[in-house]
Amino acid sequence: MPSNKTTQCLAFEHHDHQRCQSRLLSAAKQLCHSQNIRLTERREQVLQILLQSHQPMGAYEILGQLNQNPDVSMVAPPIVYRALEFLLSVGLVHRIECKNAFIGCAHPGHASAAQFLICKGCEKVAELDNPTTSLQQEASQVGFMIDHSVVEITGLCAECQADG
Amino acid sequence: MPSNKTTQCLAFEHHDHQRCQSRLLSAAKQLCHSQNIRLTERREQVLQILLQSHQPMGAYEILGQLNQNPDVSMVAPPIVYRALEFLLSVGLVHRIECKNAFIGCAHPGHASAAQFLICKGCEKVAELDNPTTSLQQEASQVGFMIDHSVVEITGLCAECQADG
DNA sequence: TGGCATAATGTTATATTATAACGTAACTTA
DNA sequence: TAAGTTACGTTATAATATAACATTATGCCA
Ligand SMILES: [Zn+2]
Ligand SMILES: [Zn+2]
Ligand SMILES: [Zn+2]
Ligand SMILES: [Zn+2]
Repeated sequence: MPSNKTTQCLAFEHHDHQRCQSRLLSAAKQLCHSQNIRLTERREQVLQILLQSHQPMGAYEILGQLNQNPDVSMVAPPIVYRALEFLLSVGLVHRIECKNAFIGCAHPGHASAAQFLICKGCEKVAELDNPTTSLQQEASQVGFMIDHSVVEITGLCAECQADG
Repeated sequence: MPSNKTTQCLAFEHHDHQRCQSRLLSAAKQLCHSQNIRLTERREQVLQILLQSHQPMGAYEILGQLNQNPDVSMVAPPIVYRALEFLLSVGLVHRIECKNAFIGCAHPGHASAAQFLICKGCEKVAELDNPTTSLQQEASQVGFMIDHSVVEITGLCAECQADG
């Protein structure tokens, strides 16, 4: 199934992930530079770890990867959580609430509320960036002022359905 | 703003919550009876605690309330988590992922995927039970088979906006 | 350039949320 | 009542997250 503007479900499709990864890293650098905010080495390390795959990672999993390098001294949880806090605030990373995990943003710079499809089979997560208009309508109908929205759909991607 | 079939935002409106509470408890009892599943004393205790308000509660907060009664011996976390597991499985309680908290279902028996409006001001949560058709369409367009959906909208309810 | 303010990182300890593992009691049904 | 099953109780520990404070790096201005 080819990717298109409507669906943007690249995560579940076979693709050149090296390219995917480096494109997102470049975009991140550019975004930070243009906004004059600092993508420090630590922050970039954490982002790179998250961009390795389309599977979300827990904070301690990221911590583990940081500490895999025996040359440098071990770091503690706050290091990771602070880098994540920054990346979340800039919109380079999203939190997957139903998994207490984090994933690199697939559409950096797109301000619209993200929605996620989470496959229980391959554990990959696809990020959609459609405006959630029907929800916004619903909310405004009752006078509710939206600040942030979490939309996480769990199920099976096409490939995992085929695999049984 | 009056409640209506479209919006069902009772939680943010002034209402007779005593009535609200007892109605939901009755519904729960009836639902369990009709499905021949056991709403034991513990499970009912936990449900009643959750039905006290429209604010979600953490598991340890529930635990605290259970242990407030000095007549009976203290209980430990698994007691609460197991009661919650049951209530979640039956659909009498929902989990608010973005708060790691739990809330009594406002529409017991309605099978459709719930959506929540979460006010940052009063911390109340309103449950909508509209079918999330646009999301389902989106998902099916990319061949994704939905199992469970989490829709949690954070913001300010009408009253909290008015309060400044 | 040196000194100051701020931002980022590092470190230690601890809070909060959740589950594993195993034993006991209660209910069900034959 | 015996056997099987479900629910409850208890202890210990895992997994996730943050508070508090010390240190280092960066940016800015005199
Ligand atoms: Zn990729
Ligand atoms: Zn899959
Ligand atoms: Zn009520
Ligand atoms: Zn409110």
